[in-house]
Amino acid sequence: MPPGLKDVAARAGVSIKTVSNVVNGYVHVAPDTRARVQQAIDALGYKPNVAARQLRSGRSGVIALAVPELQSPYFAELAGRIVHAAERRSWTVLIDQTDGHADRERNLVAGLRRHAIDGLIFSPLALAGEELARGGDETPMVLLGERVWHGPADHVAIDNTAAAADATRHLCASGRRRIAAIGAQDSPSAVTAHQRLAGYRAALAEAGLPVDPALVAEVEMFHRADGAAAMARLLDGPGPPDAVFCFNDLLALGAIRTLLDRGRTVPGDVAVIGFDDIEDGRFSTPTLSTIAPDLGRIAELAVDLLAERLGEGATPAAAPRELRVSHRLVARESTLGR
Amino acid sequence: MPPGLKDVAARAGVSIKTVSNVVNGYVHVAPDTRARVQQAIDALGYKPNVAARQLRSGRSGVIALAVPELQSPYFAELAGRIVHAAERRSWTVLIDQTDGHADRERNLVAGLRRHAIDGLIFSPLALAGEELARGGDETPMVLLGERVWHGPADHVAIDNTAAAADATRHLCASGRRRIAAIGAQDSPSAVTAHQRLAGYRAALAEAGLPVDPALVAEVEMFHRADGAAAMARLLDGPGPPDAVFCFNDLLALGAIRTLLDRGRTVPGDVAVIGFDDIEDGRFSTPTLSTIAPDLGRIAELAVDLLAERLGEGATPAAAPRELRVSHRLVARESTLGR
DNA sequence: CACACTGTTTACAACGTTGGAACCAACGTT
DNA sequence: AACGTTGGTTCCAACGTTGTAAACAGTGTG
Repeated sequence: MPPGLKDVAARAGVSIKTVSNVVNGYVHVAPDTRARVQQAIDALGYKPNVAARQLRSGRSGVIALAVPELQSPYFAELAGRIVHAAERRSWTVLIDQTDGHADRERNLVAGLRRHAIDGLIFSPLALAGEELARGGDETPMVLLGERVWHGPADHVAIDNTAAAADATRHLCASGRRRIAAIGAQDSPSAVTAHQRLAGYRAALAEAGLPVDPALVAEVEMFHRADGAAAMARLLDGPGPPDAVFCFNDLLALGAIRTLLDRGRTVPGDVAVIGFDDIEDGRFSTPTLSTIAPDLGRIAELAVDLLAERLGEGATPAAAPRELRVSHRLVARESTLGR
Repeated sequence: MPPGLKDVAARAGVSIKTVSNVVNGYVHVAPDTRARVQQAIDALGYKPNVAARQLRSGRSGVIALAVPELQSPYFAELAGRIVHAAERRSWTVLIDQTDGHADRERNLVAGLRRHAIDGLIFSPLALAGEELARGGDETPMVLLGERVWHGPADHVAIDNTAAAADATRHLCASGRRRIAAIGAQDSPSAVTAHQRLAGYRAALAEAGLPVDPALVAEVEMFHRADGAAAMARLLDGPGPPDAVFCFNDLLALGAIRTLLDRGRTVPGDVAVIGFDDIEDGRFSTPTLSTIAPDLGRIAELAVDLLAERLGEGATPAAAPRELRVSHRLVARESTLGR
């Protein structure tokens, strides 16, 4: 049985509340009392009971991060950054994997979590628009990634469409004419895919290139295997591409694998660019050109937004904020060659 | 203000305890009472307050997973699996990143966590041996990865030394004579590195090959960049290798990158094998031969062990168990070629 | 010397839940 | 008719903490 305030109080010969005051750094405690209490604390190895504290104060010091899957390097890196950012505020992060299942995401948004959390950082995959509106639950939420509808939650993201256009433009600039896209998705809730596709189309139009539907490959998920399969379909199709914009790096790595398997050179025969700037792309062969969102900034901002909503003089019902984070194009071997 | 048992009780016209009984599935509740209570619960959208529940019962339903870094695909995959395994027991997972810092790991072991958790799954990096002994804290802990000293904690791991020997043997079997190792580490607490090195040496001895110290490259960390740098040093050294056993896949991917950069072919000039079987290796060029630990099993066992310690009739002070998980060699292009 | 003030400490009541004992009714057994 | 048994329900007391209000001492002011 771990010691409580009571035990410390008994040992130091003071009241429970005085010990509580010392623990919480209350100012009006006589120096010698404080010392005596501190000594007792150290001697007993007292540690505050979080459950009781939370029950009393309503705060748990825990925020949840909900992502589709930790297995994807992008989300793993994101999670790592967020854990670090949260650490600076001495918050702990609870991880929820939705696996991209709509019902799981719905539960999350409805506040059907099993655990008491002070806030939620949520990167939705299956849900979009109105479905993200919150029910009774009013724990602060920060949305990551794309969102069209302006609901009652803060939101941090890069300009997806612009970034996709940048990537496509980069391919155009190297003189490619038949530029394919891998990563389109049919579902209306696949907002990310839609936006990146829109950027791709915009850039093509801008360069005076036709948008050939045969060059747009759909995928089920954003994994390497999907990229590999999609690339195979493109190569087998009529008039194969001389460049591909993949909607994320995993798709791109899969696509490159297929290209090399089939004896094509990258970027000689086909240039490839991805999206996310995961570490793999910096060491793959060839190294992968990509769009690098400012992940660190995204993590910081997300945590900051939560902090604001949770802060002392916070206006809990303040209008939701929309924060843009910068991105940059990183050109590597898969488009430039050696 | 969210509704509590009190509100539900009032609405259903029963006592608080009866509601509690319904919520907890207590058997002796009259069917119609149960129905009435359930109705009130649904109507009010009652959700139990975890803090209060934990305060009373001592259980939080949260387990912590402490890993060096989520950014490493191996740990990310592991984390994902553990989250899933925990889900089946309706536990939530709290993630702690130690960054491999010894003091952080010490805090963790000492139970200086800020949050109430029922158990801890810990994959230590900086700490080994006696340092992992627990202080006053008696929350159950399961250790992942290597451990030499038999302390008071359960432990799940593959046979590192045997696996390393398997990998090295695979290289020997293809007729390589100058087999290098990348991933050695000086620190006495780098148990994983020591064990894999031991396996490497054993396999060489078995094959009648000399152990050339010039072929053993040390690294700071197990990241791609370290692998790339180490490979460069090996190539610049006297008598470069014709095969490399890298102590994890990231090192291997970095090493391959350097080899290809320098115009060497893989596996033509140099065969490469890694360790972990991360997804990257299945799509890299060339695809990466590796040792595949049974990750899913590791995650399951770790969670099962915790569950046992937490279970009803558990013998909390039972002797720590040592569980071995199987591994297999996965030969791909980086050793076999096309 | 009464007074207000500052600084320091304490008593008490919550927070929402659950374990245990106690209670009540209905039933079957002597 | 008195008694135990069982199912169903309620009452009470915790769990460890903190906010509020109040008590207490000491100091300087009128």
